[in-house]
Amino acid sequence: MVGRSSRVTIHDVAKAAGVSVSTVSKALNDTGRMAVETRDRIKSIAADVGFRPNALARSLLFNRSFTIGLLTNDTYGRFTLPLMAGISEALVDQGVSVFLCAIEDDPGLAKIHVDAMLDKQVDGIIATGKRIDRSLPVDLAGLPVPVVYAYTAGAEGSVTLTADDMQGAELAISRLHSVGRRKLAHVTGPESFASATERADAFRRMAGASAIILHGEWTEAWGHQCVATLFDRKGSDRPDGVFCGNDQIARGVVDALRERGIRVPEDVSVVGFDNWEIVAAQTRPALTTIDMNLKELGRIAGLTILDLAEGRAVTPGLRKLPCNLVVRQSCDGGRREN
Amino acid sequence: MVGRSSRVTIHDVAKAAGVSVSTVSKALNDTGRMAVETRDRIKSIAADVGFRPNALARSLLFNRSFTIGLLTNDTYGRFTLPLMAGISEALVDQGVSVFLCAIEDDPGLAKIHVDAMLDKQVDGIIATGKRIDRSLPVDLAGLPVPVVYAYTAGAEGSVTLTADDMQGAELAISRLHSVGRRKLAHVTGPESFASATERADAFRRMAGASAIILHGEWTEAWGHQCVATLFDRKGSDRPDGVFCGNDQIARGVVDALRERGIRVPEDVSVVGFDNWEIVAAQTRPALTTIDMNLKELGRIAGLTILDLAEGRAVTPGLRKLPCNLVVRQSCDGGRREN
DNA sequence: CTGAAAGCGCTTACAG
DNA sequence: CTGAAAGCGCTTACAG
Repeated sequence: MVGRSSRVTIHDVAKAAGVSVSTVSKALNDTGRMAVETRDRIKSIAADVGFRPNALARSLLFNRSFTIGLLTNDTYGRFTLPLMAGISEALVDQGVSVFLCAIEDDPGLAKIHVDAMLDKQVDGIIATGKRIDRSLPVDLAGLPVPVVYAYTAGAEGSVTLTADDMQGAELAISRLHSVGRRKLAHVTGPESFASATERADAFRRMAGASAIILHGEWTEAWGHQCVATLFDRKGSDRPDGVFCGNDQIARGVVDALRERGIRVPEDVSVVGFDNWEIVAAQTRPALTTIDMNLKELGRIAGLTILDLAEGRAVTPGLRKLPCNLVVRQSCDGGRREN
Repeated sequence: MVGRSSRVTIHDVAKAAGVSVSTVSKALNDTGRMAVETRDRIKSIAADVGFRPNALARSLLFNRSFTIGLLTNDTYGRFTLPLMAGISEALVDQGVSVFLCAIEDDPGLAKIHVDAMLDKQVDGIIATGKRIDRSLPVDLAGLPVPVVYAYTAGAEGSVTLTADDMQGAELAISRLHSVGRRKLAHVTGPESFASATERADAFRRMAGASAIILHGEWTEAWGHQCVATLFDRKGSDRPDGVFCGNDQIARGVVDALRERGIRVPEDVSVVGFDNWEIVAAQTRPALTTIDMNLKELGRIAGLTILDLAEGRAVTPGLRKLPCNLVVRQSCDGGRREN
């Protein structure tokens, strides 16, 4: 159906214009000196015959492919996609395209993808994952191209970007305070996750040493279960505000509270973490939550890899980008002093 | 930190081996005739110095970049990611890498990405989206590379792959029948979606003309609302089985039933559509649902674009791939004849 | 002001 | 059995 019609090259333009290929090249690239009419004539002929320079040929010359690789083991894409959107946004005007490589947790597959990208002369690689305290199953140090780590653990001395868990947690807890909640509980994921412990540390610091922290799974079911623990008892021990380690837990908490006839946000305020729309916006009431601004994180990762690819200096180290609060109904504006 | 150490080329290998570059090329590619010792010696030297051929140079020669583009307007990635996983799986052993281009619904952005991919000499483009009855905001017909459409509307005479909505719906309804449900209702998305009407048509055909079909939004809220309509009335009019147009609606239905004390699956069986884990698996009880096998669809799309890129004939037209049933608790195996 | 030549990194006829 | 030459599509000194 679609015959790989051999594409029009600079030679075709040269022939059509009756000049040499060097002249065409200079005309189109606005380099060299030539009569402005010649230049314009060549440009218009090039446009007429639909000439587009072969990027591969240029890459070979410039040692620059205008291509980067995004390596991820986050198959589900919950973190990767917003990141990818930001990267793409930052790089598209520079003419940079992105290879997406999903490697699961397979070292062999990772190596194949990395080698394929290097063979294709990517200008850099952005590594990303689903947690900030684990690295991808492949060693990216010592590669002949720059690497930026985003939302995954980076090598020693590398450039690593991540969300500021502590600051995000502080935002959540401040919010609960600002609506008058004082008896807070924190329901979150396993202690083996740095994200869980960082958020829990912030909670302990702000809510007081006696405030309850429950570590478990990152699931709705865990949120449910914790409501039984926290609320199926009498009176004044009950929390009036729950900060959840992610939106799934928060959804479980909200659902379980509703089943008990405990009103959110009138009786108890709930704040989640992640701003994962599908969960946060569909919960009844919709979740007030923390957004890690992963798209912005992606944008910065894109700009950073570009800086490195173009030889500009970038300070290595771990850079934490701020989260922000997204207000919905589960912890809305009304103050509720008891 | 990471100095773009100028990579080792075939010349370096030639020098190290004391032979010409042509000999190195032939040795490494197992072409030409030469002493097997020479070949082995060169291979081992190449390995020692870490030589990897520059894929760009080869592409220029072969007019084949071993690169394809995946164009999508499904920013959320719900459909794109499983598809991408399948594509990647099908192509990675062939050494083909995938450019992911998220174009939202912006024709300008789409054109930029398509041009960038063509400039980089992609061997083909797979177009995908979030619904099968809308096309991407860019005309992909007449491109100098083959195009395969997957889960988005294709141009006239193109190769288009999609999930078989009708067959999927039939699976769902058969399931409800097989557990003894006879008074079925169908709660689904807007009539403007081909997926909704195809599934509804199958439902009407199998459940009878009088069976209730409710068109609305693809949301949990709509599922909730429909339960009020269907169940807040007396006795025998109530459905004993609900087939939902997607998992979000099904979740709303299940939640609303539970709130009314109607047990799922004991009193009413519910089947969803999409097998979107985050929704289907977290619903209480977890959803029995239809999986569109998007990963398999991606795999076939990948193999098809490869066929086209390598000049093998592919029959054009719309190809519908079968869905399959995923059984969880919301419509489990127990028969419940009333 | 314009063009011939050399070269990016590779491969493939073609000589020897 | 091995190498010099030409060429993929482009750009950039260097002549003229």
